[in-house]
Formats: sequence, structure tokens, C-alpha cells
Amino acid sequence: MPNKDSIIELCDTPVIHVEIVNKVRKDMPEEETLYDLAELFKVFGDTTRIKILYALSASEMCVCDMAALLSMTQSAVSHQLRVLKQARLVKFRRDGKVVYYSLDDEHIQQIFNQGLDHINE
Amino acid sequence: MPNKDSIIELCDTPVIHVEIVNKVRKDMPEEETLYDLAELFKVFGDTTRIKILYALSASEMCVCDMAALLSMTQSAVSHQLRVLKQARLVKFRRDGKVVYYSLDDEHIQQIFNQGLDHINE
DNA sequence: TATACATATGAATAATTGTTCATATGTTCA
DNA sequence: TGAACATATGAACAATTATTCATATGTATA
Repeated sequence: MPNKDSIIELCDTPVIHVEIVNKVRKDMPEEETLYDLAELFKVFGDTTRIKILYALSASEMCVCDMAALLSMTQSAVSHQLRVLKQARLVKFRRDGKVVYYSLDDEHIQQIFNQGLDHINE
Repeated sequence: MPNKDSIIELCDTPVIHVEIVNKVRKDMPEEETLYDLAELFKVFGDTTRIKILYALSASEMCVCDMAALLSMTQSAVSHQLRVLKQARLVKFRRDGKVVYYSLDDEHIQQIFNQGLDHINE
């Protein structure tokens, strides 16, 4: 039988299975790790960025080309590339006036494929 | 040399590399697929839902226990479980008044791990 | 050096979304 | 059947975010 007295400290909701809660809590990664993980997936959670990532998985591209491909403003694409850059999902090289972007990481493709597996299941 | 005349139809941004854009466009998955993919990752892109998923990867749990574990309102947890349910990431079984949730899919763990790989790289 | 061009960025706006509060639904048991 | 409890849900609010517009930065070349 769960010990109803020990739960007041946890939160105002009564806990039914104290041992399970404690066990799971013990094995939970650090708060910061889970936060970072959510932040990473948040970056994948936008159609525009997904399209950019998909495009870059096919070929290195410049900002201008991506804007044309996606029928979007150069500015909008650039703003999203900034987000992708901060998440270290894309890297870039400059050649004169043109900046070429490409995927920074081989995990990205795998995360993509796993996601597609789930959708097509 | 890119054909500057053919690009007006694409968008108002000049395209630098027409062949690349066309090649990438041809290989792009359907709009709907990429939309669904973004929607899936959007579900992963929230700290609360990540925590719930992580908890469920350790053990089946009821709503009440999750609320206690995460120090959150039962209502907040329930709302997020709804999102996870709609994304087919969790399933549930009812045992009397108590509803137990668990992961619906083995992909989830893999997506998680891939994400962690990226973070810890 | 001045102009043209590719890209980046700040501010503003519109849309989306997570949480809270109040309450409804569904189940058990006296 | 009615009270108690676990969960679900609708509406409202606050916070976050994607896009647009205007403009700045950086590079090449005439």
C-alpha cells in the first residue's frame, strides 16, 4: 500500500505508486540534459527547418537557392539557418559573396529516418 | 552559368544554381510527409513531454504518478498526454479508476538516443 | 572607391502553444 | 444510488516563435 504521508512533499497530487515514482526519479537524466534534448527536437519541429535540413541532406546549397527551392523569402531562410547553426545542425563556408550551407552531423540523417519510420509505421 | 531567365517562375529571389535546385526539388519528399515529420518532432520539442517520455521509457506509469514525479499539475500532465497520444507515442490501459500509460513504439527510444548522441558529441 | 549583390539581423506582428482554473466524465465502493 | 477519486477537457492567459519589412554587413568588381 502506498504511503500517503510521504507524498505531500512531492506535490499536491496524491501519488499512487511511491516506489515506482522514486525508482524512475532515480534513473532520470539531469534536468539540463532533458532540456537540451527538448531544445534540439524543437529545432526539428518546424516545417521550414525540416525542409532546409532535407534539402541539405541532398546537397550543399546557398541561401539564395534554398529560398527559391522553398518559395520563401531570403530573410526567412536566413533566420532559420541561424537557428540551425546555433543547434550545430548545419555548417557553412563562404565563397566570395555566396555562403554555402551543409549538414554538420551524420546523426541528423538518422534522426530523420527514425522519424520517418514512425510516421510510415 | 545559371540561366537567369528561368528563375522568375520559381520565386522573386534570383537562383544561383538552377540545376542543384531542380535536382534537390525532384528528390524532396512530399510536402505532407515533411509536414508530418515536423509535427512529430514538435511533440518531442517540449521539456515536459520529453520528461514524460523518458519516465515511460523506464516504467509504465499512471497520470497521478507522473504529476508527482514532475511536480506538475495533473491537468497539465493530462493535456500533454493527449498530445503524445495523438502522435501515437504513448498508449494506455485502464485499470479501474487508474489509467496507465506506456510507450507505444520502439522508435522512440532510438530517436532519444540519437538526440543524446548529438548533444554529447 | 562606388556600385551591385548575397547574406544577416533587429523590430514588429500574427499565430501557435503550454499551463492554469474550473468543471466534466468515468469508475469504484459503501 | 451517492460519495470519493482518477483522469479528461474547455476556455483563458501568458509566453514563445515564424515571418515580414527595412536595413546593415560583407564581398567582388568595374
